[in-house]
Amino acid sequence: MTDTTQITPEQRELLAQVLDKWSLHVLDRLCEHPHRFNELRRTIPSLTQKSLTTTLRRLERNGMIERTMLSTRPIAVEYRLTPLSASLQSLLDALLDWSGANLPAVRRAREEYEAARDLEDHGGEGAGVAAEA
Amino acid sequence: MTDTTQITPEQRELLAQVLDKWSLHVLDRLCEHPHRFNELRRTIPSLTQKSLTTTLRRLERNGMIERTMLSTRPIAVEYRLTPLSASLQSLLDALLDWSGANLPAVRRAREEYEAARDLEDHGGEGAGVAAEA
DNA sequence: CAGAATCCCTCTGGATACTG
DNA sequence: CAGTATCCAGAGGGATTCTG
Repeated sequence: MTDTTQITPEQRELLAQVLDKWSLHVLDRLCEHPHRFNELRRTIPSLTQKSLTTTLRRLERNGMIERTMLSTRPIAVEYRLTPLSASLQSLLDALLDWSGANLPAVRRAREEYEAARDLEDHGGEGAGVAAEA
Repeated sequence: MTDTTQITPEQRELLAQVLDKWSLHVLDRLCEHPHRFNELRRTIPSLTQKSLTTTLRRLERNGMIERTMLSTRPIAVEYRLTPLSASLQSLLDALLDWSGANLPAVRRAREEYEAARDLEDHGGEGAGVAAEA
């Protein structure tokens, strides 16, 4: 049979972890330059400290970011991209571009969808104003 | 200041929905040719009927797939890509390629990570032999 | 065939408090 | 500063049953 692309569960898992809601955001920030923990927290509104920690750990585990502890007085920690994540950067940029460019189209699609659902729910049942032929 | 790319919550949401675990898989299948419901179900192991339904509805709502009901004897339903999702296809392919190509590197990174964690946990604390009893 | 509905349980994610 | 620990509500996902 030889399907062209057989996605393995491993690939699915990896992509899910790398492309997840916050991971994308974090990677996008780190593309610019290394960031510290609270720096990331501040630049990504509505990302809680807990979720940030989880996200960072997972990215680190997958070799997508590197964590460096500077043993200064109040401890400082820096997160930076790795070659692995750098190899993904252009893809991520493209994704962000795509999402930005197609948001209007998606918004329209959503309105149509809701409209269609409303018709089904209210429209069809009582023998009524069945509109266009 | 002038941040290069400011990700909006809306973009985050959209990408999260389109790039989610099963959505990716479904879109990848539909790239080849339109599929029927159970056809998708069969070709994607470990995807349950409920999750498939959810995924399909969400993709449809976002204008990424089109649902067509054929009023044949036992009802038939076909799902196909839309221009919107087609515009994303090359990106998705690239992502799958990337994940396939870099899985080995990621596996290595994970082993290193676990190894480092083991050292921290067992290695540093008790003076050497730290035998219980 | 293509789902909708139900039950049930896990796991995520927020809020809060504490620490080296 | 950079987290860990705890509690707790709520969404999500699996298994099962029912239907046009």
